[in-house]
Order: sequence, then structure tokens, then C-alpha cells
Amino acid sequence: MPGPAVPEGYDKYAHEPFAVTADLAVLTVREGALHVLLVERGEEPYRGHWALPGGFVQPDESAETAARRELAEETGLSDVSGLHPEQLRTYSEPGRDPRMRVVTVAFTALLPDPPEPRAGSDAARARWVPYAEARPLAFDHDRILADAHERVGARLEYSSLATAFCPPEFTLGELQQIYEAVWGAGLDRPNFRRKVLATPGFVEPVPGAARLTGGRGKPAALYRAGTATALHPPLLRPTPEGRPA
Amino acid sequence: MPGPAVPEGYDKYAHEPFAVTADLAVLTVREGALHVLLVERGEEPYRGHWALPGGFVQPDESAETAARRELAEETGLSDVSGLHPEQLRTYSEPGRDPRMRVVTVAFTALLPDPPEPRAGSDAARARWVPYAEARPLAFDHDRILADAHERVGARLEYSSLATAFCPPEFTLGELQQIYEAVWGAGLDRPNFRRKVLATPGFVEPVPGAARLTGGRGKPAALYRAGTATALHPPLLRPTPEGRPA
DNA sequence: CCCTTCATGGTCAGTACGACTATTAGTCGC
DNA sequence: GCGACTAATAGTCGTACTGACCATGAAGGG
Repeated sequence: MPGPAVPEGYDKYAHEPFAVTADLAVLTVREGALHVLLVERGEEPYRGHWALPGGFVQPDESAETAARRELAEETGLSDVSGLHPEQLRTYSEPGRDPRMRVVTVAFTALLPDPPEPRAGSDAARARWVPYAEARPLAFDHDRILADAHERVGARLEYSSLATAFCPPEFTLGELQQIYEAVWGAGLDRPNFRRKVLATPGFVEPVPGAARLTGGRGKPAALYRAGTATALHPPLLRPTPEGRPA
Repeated sequence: MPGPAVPEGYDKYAHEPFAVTADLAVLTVREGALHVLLVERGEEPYRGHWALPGGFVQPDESAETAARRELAEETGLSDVSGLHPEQLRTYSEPGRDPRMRVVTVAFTALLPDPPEPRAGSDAARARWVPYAEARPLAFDHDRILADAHERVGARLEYSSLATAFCPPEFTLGELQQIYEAVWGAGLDRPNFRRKVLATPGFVEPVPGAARLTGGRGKPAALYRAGTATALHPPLLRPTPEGRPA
């Protein structure tokens, strides 16, 4: 809330300004591996280092609006209407930017098999980098990226978020690849199928369609994202601990 | 991230400054009912309205540090070391404060049966208000409070967060009251007990102690918070929908 | 034509869960 | 002190979900 001590706060601010940025962890799954969109910094500090895309929130924008604008700029995507950048958290430690006091509102965004990014005007270049090879990044972006990964992994369990990684029509094998890529763990195919189909509203079959998955093997049935956003029952990831359930 | 366009951003900021505040949704359960800590605003705008406690983030602080400081000031608690305000989300819509551009990082904090708050220097007065009677609040605090409620309700399912509402030693009945107060739903006592005890690390018994719960009924065994932070298996709330599981 | 590859269908035992019933150990009113 | 009341604790039972399997079907490649 705006504290009651307006004049003091305002004064302080006048001497030590806060800049607010919106940064994005844009994730996708490509050939079974999790990738993240990075830009190469063209200016100091961290010139030449890779960083998460983002930029200043403008005076007439919310952080959400700024995130959507940045996403469109960095990916060159004409239609970002279906994408809903989700707020991750806010990073406000003093000194995280050597130039000035910067408060960053971080977002995650999920894309299906993506177009090549086009370098924005202010970024030297942008490209998709496998998650495992992304570090080290500029500023505290290593931590932001790790937080984004964890958050997305957790949300896959209880929401139909995984379909956001998929094209409009997809096979259950493709959907499973999303889970495996984000969780970094293999899943049993028959069981995965059973659980997805048993969860009402998660996916719905495309009537008469089947697709050759790329050549090999039996053609798979196609599905669309269903209407549900929450998953009942949830699709829990295998417990990394030796926990019995 | 700090955008590469430093001078522009900085310029913009200089003409349209951002103030950053940390606001808190401090929750507790008192006599079986969820309460929230509110302060009465002593200045315009919204003078005389109730609002969530909070204040400006100082130049040398992170939002987390500011939240802890505000919490100590508003509650008069000498020891807030055990409390970990958790970031909820950030609210940045233009116009949410009529005076200037304010970006608010909201936090939740959970307290066991609390001391009476002392009015801070800048708040006319502060008090615990039953959650159901809290609205309407100043600014967009209605929404922040609703988001906090939902977040805490969800985290009760998968984390041992509920023990943060309890004193160091507590009975299972008291723990159950936390769940019922936050979820607004009654739970079956034997089943609740079974699940809590079956979740490793959630609670551990206090060796030879039993407490009279206040007079009536059989004395209950005392428990301490265990070492686990995540709950396996989770303690799912009753499905409000007529969902079969 | 067989072998590989992947989708799909099914079994089976262990576990968790909700709904209930029963027992125990206290206080309170008389 | 005796019985009603209250709350904690113990146990039961049928259903649902889960993970670990095994089996079948439908393509393509050598």
C-alpha cells in the first residue's frame, strides 16, 4: 500500500530513485528439451553476457502490460493475445543492478514450438538456449530462471498449463514430452495416458484425426486443450526423494 | 532486468517517478475465526478507511526487509525473527494510488494467537479484524487480501504452513481449527488426525505432555512442528465442486 | 518379412481416502 | 459421587487412485 508517510517517502525517492522493470522467463520445449529465450546484452554492465529479456515499465503501463509488450518485441510474434505471462515474483535487493536501484517484476511465459526470435532494437541478439546451458546469466537472472523453472514444474501438477507449451492440436506423446522435459524425469506412457484422460476437461479428442508423429510408429490420435484450468485429480511428479507416495 | 536502454528509462523515471511499497496481509486464527491485521489511515486519501499495513521501501532495503520492518512496527512484536513474510505478488496498475505511481509488493505473514497491535507512528490505529468483516478496504487492498487468502488456503494443502499459525506446542484439534478457519469448511476429526500423523515430518509429539484444551473433554496430546516444509502426501481440502475426489 | 518404434489397452497389488462407529478420559451440574 | 456431556483417540470398510507391469496394434525400415 502507499504508506501514509507520503512526503517522506516521496522525498527519499527523489534522492534515490526506483526504476521498475518487467523481465520474462520465456520457456518452450523443443525436441524434447526445455529451452529459454535469452538476449545478449549490447551495453554495460554485463555487455556480451546473456540475460532474460525485459525492460522498463513505462509510466502508463502495469508490469503485466509491459511484460506482454516486451514479449511481443523480443519474439517478433504478432499475436501474443493467447499468451498470459504469469507473475513469478519481484526481486528488489539493493545492489542487484550496479547502476541504480532497480526493482524487477519477473514473469514466466510458455510458448509452443516457437519462431526464431528476432533481435529487438536494444538487444544485440536473441535466441533459444537449452535450459541446461543457460547459465551463467547477467545480474541475478540465474536465480530468476531457477525460480521460474521450479514454479512451472509445480504448476504442471495442478493446472492444465502444459497445453500452453503445445500447438493447438497435439498428441498425448507430445504432451508427455512437455512434462518430461520440464521435470527432467521419464514417465510411464500408459499411466500418463490413463491419468490425462481420466482428468475431466484437461484434453478433448479431435474427432476424426490422427497424425503421423513424424514417421515412425503407430499414428497417434490428436487432442485439443480442454476447458479446465485446474486438474482434478492432479498429475503428480515422481517424488525425487525415496518417499513412498 | 534492468533494460539496456538505461538513459531513456532513467529519464522517464525522472519525470514520472515510481514509489515502491511493501504491504502485508498479516493473518491469524483467533477463536476459530480467521483475522487480518488492519490499520486505520490517518491521512488522505482514504482517510479514516481501513487498509493493510505497509509502507515505503527505503533506499537501502529490499522489499522483504521492508516487510519485516513494517511487521515489527505494526504489531509491536519484539521478535519477528521466526516470521517469514512470503511474497504474494506485485500490484502495479497505473492509478491504483491517486497521488502518484506506486508499485506495491504484497506479502503474507502468519502469526499464532497474537498480541494486540500497537498503533504505529503513522497509523491512527491498528487492530485485528475478522476476515469476513474486513471489507471494504482502501486502494485495491480488497483484492490483495483476497489473493492472500487464496494463496494461504492453497499452501496449507502442500506445505506445513499451518504450524506457523500455532504456538510452539499445540494439539491436533488446534491445528485442525487452523485449516477449518482458513478453508471455511469443517473436517472430519479422525481422518484429519490420521492424515497429519501419516505425513512424515509434519508434526512430532512432545514426549510426556498433555494439555487440558480449556477444560472440557479429554486432554489432548501436544505436538510440535516437525522438520518437513512440504507435505507428502498433501492434505487436500474438500472439493467445493461436486468433484468425485 | 521380420524387426523396431510408438500408441493403445489391460491387469494387479499397494495405498490413500471419505464416511462411520466405538472407546477413552476428562469436566460440569446436581 | 453419579451421570450427562465433550472432546480425543482408535478402528473398520469399501472405493478410488497409483505405480509397475504385460500385451496388442499399427505404422516404417532394412
